[in-house]
Amino acid sequence: MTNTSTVRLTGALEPRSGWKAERCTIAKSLEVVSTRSALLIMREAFYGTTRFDDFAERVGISEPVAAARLRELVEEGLLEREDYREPGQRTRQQYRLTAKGADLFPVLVALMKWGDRWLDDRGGPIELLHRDCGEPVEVSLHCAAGHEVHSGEIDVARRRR
Amino acid sequence: MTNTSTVRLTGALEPRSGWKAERCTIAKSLEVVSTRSALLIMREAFYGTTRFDDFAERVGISEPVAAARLRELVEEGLLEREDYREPGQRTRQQYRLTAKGADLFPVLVALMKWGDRWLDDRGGPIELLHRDCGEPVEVSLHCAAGHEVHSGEIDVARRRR
DNA sequence: CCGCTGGCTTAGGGTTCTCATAGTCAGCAC
DNA sequence: GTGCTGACTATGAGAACCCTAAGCCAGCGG
Repeated sequence: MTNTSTVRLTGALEPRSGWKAERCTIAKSLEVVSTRSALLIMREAFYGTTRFDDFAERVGISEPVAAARLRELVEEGLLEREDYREPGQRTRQQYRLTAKGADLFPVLVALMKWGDRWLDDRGGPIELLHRDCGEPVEVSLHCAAGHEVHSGEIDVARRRR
Repeated sequence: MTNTSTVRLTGALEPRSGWKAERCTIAKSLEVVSTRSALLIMREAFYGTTRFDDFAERVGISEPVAAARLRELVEEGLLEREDYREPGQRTRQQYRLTAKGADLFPVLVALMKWGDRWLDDRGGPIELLHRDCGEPVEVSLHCAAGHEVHSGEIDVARRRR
């Protein structure tokens, strides 16, 4: 019996032994955000944190690590560093999400939902609610025709074009 | 002007400086799968890989690393190790996805989609298609009422109960 | 111009992750 | 009983990641 959780390889991708995942974009993404500190800094950015010290304290990492990770995330274009000045205050810096960084949100939600389900006995400490209707937010896979999809119902194909 | 990509903290979670993300399930998830090799092994498991040597070669990691990571993933319950015997063959082992491991699929798809969009000039090497209808598979956030949701439209609340 | 605060950087050291190379062990094949 | 294959384990070493503690610098406040 085959495992019903695996995807089905099609066309030139079958069998798996016949190709290498050279341009794999999962691997490329992990080059950018495979560290715990990077993803937790992104979490804080979504919570609205913008200042250096706050990132270090709220993520629970040391300042040298915060500095290194923030620098990398700015270099990679997930955050941007801006100067700003409130009236009567000196110039400060803040780190803000770029479109590229904001687009990582589904990854964090997927991680959170998985942790809520499998790693916390009470289903996780916080919940996400749609502001307009107050209903809980879920992460899901669906096809362009609108059907909900699970891993066992997926064909993998080399991209045409 | 505030950043429209951040979520809105509500109730006891506002302001952010007033609480610590102690039971954060993103952090807990990362304790399990924050290494590149762990997530790429999970990728291979979804591609149908089951054997030790294949994991090492297809992920592109050394055998000692494959051994360490597979052991951890089995300990954490994402994979299970089974003996099996084909007729006339000696007993072999295989690693298969558990329900807990299979449930991680949205995380991998979210990472892949993000990489497709931001890290590959051709939109990624492979695509996922819904077997029933042939349409591309997307990862999305939606509320229980069915609305599509973005990070700027989300309220975060402490879980009741 | 002294001190304080925010935003870092430097120095030194520990643990984890990774590699390459080599070795072990069980069980068929012959 | 020798060889081969699959599934590891052992060893040693480099890189990545993280820590604590301390220092630096700019620019207000007084």
